[in-house]
Amino acid sequence: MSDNDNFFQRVYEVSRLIPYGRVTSYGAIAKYLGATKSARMVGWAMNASKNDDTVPAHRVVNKQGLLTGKIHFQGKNLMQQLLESEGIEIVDNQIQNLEDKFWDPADLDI
DNA sequence: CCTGTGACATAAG
DNA sequence: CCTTATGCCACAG
Repeated sequence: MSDNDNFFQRVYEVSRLIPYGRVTSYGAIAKYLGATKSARMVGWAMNASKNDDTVPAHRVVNKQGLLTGKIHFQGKNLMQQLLESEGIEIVDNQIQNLEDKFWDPADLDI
């Protein structure tokens, strides 16, 4: 924990802003933070977010709408269940109608 | 300071 | 559709 954990905090803040029934991508968050090429850091932050219950990591997926991070959740398909409970359709670990469910930090006004 | 690693993204075969 | 490879950057040891 450094005083400069700003990056992680940023990721957490943005993640908390994700509306119910919506999802976003690591790249989108990274871009919003000004680190488009650091999408991996977002994933890393998410990994650390497991300590923060306030961060809905299940709403963060890769750009393909694929639940690549589900393997980090406890249950076999816990992430999918959480998303489905929010009205998001998932088939083969992939979000359906992604464009309809996708949310970008820049669309805060939506 | 150097190395390994990672829940990504993109390209190539 | 699959696997590999590269870039990218922050953090941990």
